[in-house]
Amino acid sequence: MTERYYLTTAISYPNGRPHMGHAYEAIATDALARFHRLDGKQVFFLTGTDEHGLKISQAARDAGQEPRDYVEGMAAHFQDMAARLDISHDRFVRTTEPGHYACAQDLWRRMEARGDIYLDKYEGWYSVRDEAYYDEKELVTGEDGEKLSPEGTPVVWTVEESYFFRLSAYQDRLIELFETNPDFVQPASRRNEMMSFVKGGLRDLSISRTSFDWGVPVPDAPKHVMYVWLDALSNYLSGIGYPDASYEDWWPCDVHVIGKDVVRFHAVYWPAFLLSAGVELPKAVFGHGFVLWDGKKMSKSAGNVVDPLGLADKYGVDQLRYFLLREVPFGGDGSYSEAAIVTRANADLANDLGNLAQRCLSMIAKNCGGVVPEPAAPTNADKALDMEMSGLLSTVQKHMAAFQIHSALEAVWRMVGETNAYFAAREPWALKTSDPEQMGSVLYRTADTVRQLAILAQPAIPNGAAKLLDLLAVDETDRDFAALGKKMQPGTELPAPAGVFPRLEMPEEVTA
RNA sequence: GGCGGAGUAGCUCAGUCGGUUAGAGCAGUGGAAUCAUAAUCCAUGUGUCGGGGGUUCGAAUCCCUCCUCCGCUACCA
Repeated sequence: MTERYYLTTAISYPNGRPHMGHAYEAIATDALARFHRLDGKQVFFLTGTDEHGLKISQAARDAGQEPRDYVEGMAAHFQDMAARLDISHDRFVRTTEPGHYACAQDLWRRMEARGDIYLDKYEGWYSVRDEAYYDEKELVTGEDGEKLSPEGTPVVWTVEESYFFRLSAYQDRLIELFETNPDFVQPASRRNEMMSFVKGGLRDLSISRTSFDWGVPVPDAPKHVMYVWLDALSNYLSGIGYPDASYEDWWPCDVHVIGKDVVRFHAVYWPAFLLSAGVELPKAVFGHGFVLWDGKKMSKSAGNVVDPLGLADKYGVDQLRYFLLREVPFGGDGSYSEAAIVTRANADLANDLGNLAQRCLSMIAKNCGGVVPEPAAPTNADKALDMEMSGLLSTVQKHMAAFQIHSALEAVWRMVGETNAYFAAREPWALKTSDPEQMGSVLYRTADTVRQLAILAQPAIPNGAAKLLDLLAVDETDRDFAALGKKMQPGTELPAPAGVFPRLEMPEEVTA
């Protein structure tokens, strides 16, 4: 049976348009999903939107809409983003789906049956105007010494009935989880943080609200809606059919790819919920970093909010994807700018890979009648090229298994460089007159190496890689990793060569 | 405050269970080549490896200390 691989992004909170953070997470997870498909696994890639909660109902109210109508429009923006960035998800789950309600409520009942849910009082500083609780240390003092919310609105000490989850009972099991399965939370720095957080002691968690009603109703307690995280996290199960037993086709999840800001919810609360509900735990949680615009956080006030789709339109989807995946070490923070995207895309895509394909293919077109030439007996240089190329897959697999997407791409592009060096050293343009047979052989070997490089580059640059494979007349069914060793057939007719990665213009210097 | 991480070439970073002349990419400089998207190839770095002290035959790599930056420190997602 084919090995299965289930991976997810976090679901997006659609109280605004998609931003670069959403795009980055989707692209990175997509690269992983595509990699595993090409590597022969059956993959299920889930993404979606988290459509409940106070902020959504507020945003809807501001927009003069009902929450349900509001999220309808907002979810469409996220689906559109996924489509335009070539995200290959298998399903887009929305927490407002009836099936999701059934899932979250089933989990709740199981946790309740375990004896982990009890009714108590939630106390805190509540702002009626904001419809939100604030922590003591978040409060500011007004002119008359009264306590105010960070928004400057009055707060009152409020006691609200709430259901609680016995998170405290799971402290030991979580520590054991982190110890016996050190890869559960990645990167390691995040695991250490979670370990120290859990070791610091866990308090029970309030998991229902009565202060707003835009959420999943608590079973048999109509005044209560579920705490947003219990609702949101259960998408990973509802997205694959839970509570229907078919969910076991994919569960347990291989990895939840998430932002570093939500690691705690995924690495502590989620496993605790699942342990309580008696559902298997996911295998890993990976917290990626943030991408910063020119090293700064984006904010509307600073006027530096960048629309990822605008960048994709301007520079190309592959270019944007490649830049983010190659330039940002996965798991760490990174920064981006238009100049950096252009520099990276030109150097690696246009100059190195694109031009390599072009110089080789145009020689074949002009000197070999547009037909794949015949390889001669390998020279030492040919053998060296083959040797390096044949070792590349395992290097890429090793990096991808460790979520080192940037390292995998670095390795592929090192080979692109080797191939350019090979081409230059063998000088097929000189062989044209001195030894036409050898010229054909060099062109054949270069073309076949480009074929393999394009196959390996597909997770990052699906469009450009596909175009390269088209130019090499590679059959649609011969584009996965299993086909890497399937050499090109001499005599195959090739289409007319065409540039795949255009050279990008450096943007005009904009003085801020 | 507590715990943890980081500070290496102009830029982005790799490298530390101590050991030959500290590396890569980009940028710069020189050369070659001219098949190709003015792309490619080759050569080229007098870097206080954050400051100071210590251990050692020997430290970017270990210990102490100081400076700077960052992350986590629970119920907004």
